[in-house]
Amino acid sequence: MFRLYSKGCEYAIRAFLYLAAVENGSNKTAQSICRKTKIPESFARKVFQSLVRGGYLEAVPGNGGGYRLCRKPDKVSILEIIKAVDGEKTFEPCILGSSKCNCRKPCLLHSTWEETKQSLLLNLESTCLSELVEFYEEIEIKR
Amino acid sequence: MFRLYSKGCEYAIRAFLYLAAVENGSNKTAQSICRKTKIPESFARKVFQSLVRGGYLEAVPGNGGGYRLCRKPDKVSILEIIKAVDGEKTFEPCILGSSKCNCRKPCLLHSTWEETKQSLLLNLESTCLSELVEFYEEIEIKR
DNA sequence: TCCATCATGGATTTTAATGTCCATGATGCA
DNA sequence: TGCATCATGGACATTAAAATCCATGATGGA
Repeated sequence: MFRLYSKGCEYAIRAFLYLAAVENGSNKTAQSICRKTKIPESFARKVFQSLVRGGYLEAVPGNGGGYRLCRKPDKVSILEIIKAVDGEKTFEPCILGSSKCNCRKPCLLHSTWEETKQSLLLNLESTCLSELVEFYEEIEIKR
Repeated sequence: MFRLYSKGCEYAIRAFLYLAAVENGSNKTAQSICRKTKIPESFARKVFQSLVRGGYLEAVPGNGGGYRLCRKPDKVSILEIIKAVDGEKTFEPCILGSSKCNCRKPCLLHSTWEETKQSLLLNLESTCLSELVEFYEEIEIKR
């Protein structure tokens, strides 16, 4: 089945959209983020940790702490979040599953997929958090 | 991690590309298709069966039988194969995992993803087997 | 100091996808 | 008829992703 990104990544994007929407420089606790965006807390915490390591999220320790965005929402693209969670190379493997596929020895789908992929990545790269948030007054992420 | 389609679908496409390349109206046994395209036979057989049911592959029973394409390679798109194996709705679910997401109640990524998806599907739909095969003399699907 | 928070890592469970194996039956060619 | 093939479906094993739980430690505000 088709999947643009992992579940952990889906949760990260939801959390980021939430933080971007409420953000005024302040932080939110992991618990409140997870409740508001309806994501499983114990799983999401691990995702948040890796995002902190990647420099995409800032951890505020201590009482009244939590997480906040490191950069302004207009400087964070969807593609960045995906790569931060699923890895830099998530879109790189050969689409036909060949480990030997490359530009010099392409598989049958290689050039076709390369073109499609470029436009896909371009779209994801040119969409930042602030763009998404400004269309809606209220966060609309519900199961 | 990103995945355009399932493993079963990957194998189906590899098998179709092989059949399109050797095709002159003749059929190939399941065994020879799997060996040539380096796909696991016991798993692929089940995929072939569902493709027969879907009308994408013709089963030739009896001794010297096997499978052959139902339609000419220039009439079969990559998108069709994907949908035949992974289901018609494989690209439909909300990208943010919301079951309530639709055009009237969109999630935050809805319209952005809708656009990106349309161009993705268009590319997959406009690419047929014959296009891919004619670029290569020899089938190049190796692990 | 107390407590709520984040940080870290290990263990475990659940679920879905993937892959293997086997038994039964039908078909069509030599 | 004998055999190689496909058709079907069930049982099962393996693997990866997703989810849960727990224990320990550090931080900073009240």
